[in-house]
Amino acid sequence: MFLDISEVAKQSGLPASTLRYYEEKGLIHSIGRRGLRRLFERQVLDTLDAISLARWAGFSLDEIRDWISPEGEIRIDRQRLEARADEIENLATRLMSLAQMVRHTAHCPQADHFSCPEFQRMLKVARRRKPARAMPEAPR
Amino acid sequence: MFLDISEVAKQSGLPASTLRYYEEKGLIHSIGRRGLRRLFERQVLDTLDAISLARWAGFSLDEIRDWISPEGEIRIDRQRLEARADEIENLATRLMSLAQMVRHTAHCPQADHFSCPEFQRMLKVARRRKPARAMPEAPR
DNA sequence: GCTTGACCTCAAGTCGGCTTGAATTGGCAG
DNA sequence: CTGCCAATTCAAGCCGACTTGAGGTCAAGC
Repeated sequence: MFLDISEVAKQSGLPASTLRYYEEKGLIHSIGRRGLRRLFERQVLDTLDAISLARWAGFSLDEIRDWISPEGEIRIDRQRLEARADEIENLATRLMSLAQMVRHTAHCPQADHFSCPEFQRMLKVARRRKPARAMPEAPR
Repeated sequence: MFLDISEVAKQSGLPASTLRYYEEKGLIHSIGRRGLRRLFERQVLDTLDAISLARWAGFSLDEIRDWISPEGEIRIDRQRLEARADEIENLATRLMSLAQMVRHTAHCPQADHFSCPEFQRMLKVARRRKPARAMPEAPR
């Protein structure tokens, strides 16, 4: 009926330490204990999936917590979602041109990058742009 | 002729503490001192711009350092650049679809996200995707 | 009833990229 | 010569999301 932490770990793919951490942060809730051991409702797997999704979309654990009721229901603020969709799209667009620029730099025949006008334009753009937010799995 | 640190800070837009940190890490080099004060060649401003650009593109300071000769010249590994361009493009593509999905979730008429088949698909995708790498300025 | 070993707690550590703070130095104006 | 003030050094702190390690507990199997 209920799942213990190792079962949840196995099925969710998250290490037990992360599950404990999430519980401590108030993102998930165990329904009780068998001895020392936490017991979780099966529903927690859905919650965990939703958390992974939201993390993927770049939301912080603190933000996500606000969407989860004590009963484990998720009620996401739709306005925030839409705003975030805009942000992501925006970022994606800028990344596309960044990729173009990086690719150009890789192929540019000039021996010195600084003598390439394209590179100069990039420098201007990069000025005052700060890398900032954790973003999804960039393959390295 | 030479610039002291406050001048470099002003012209580059980076705080002096960052410049000292960059020097400590071997990304930039001061050409000498006037008393205690570091003196930089004007060229360092170019180097700093290039660093900002590379940071924007998601490279770490350690990676960037390897591209900078002790003389402050930048010789970027073109293969790595190209590889990185692929990665960025890849990420951008995935972010685009993520934005779509997030937007759908925002508008989805189902009261409960979990009963939306689209949302279910998303959950599957998000599984085992980890947010990982610091990425450029997502506007918050 | 005893051992086993998975789970527990709590504190501390990790990583990257900086920032902050206390105590010190030293060129320059008066 | 004195005092000012900005720049210096060095160690420590910060952020988020976890992980790690030491030492403790207890249900279950023999």
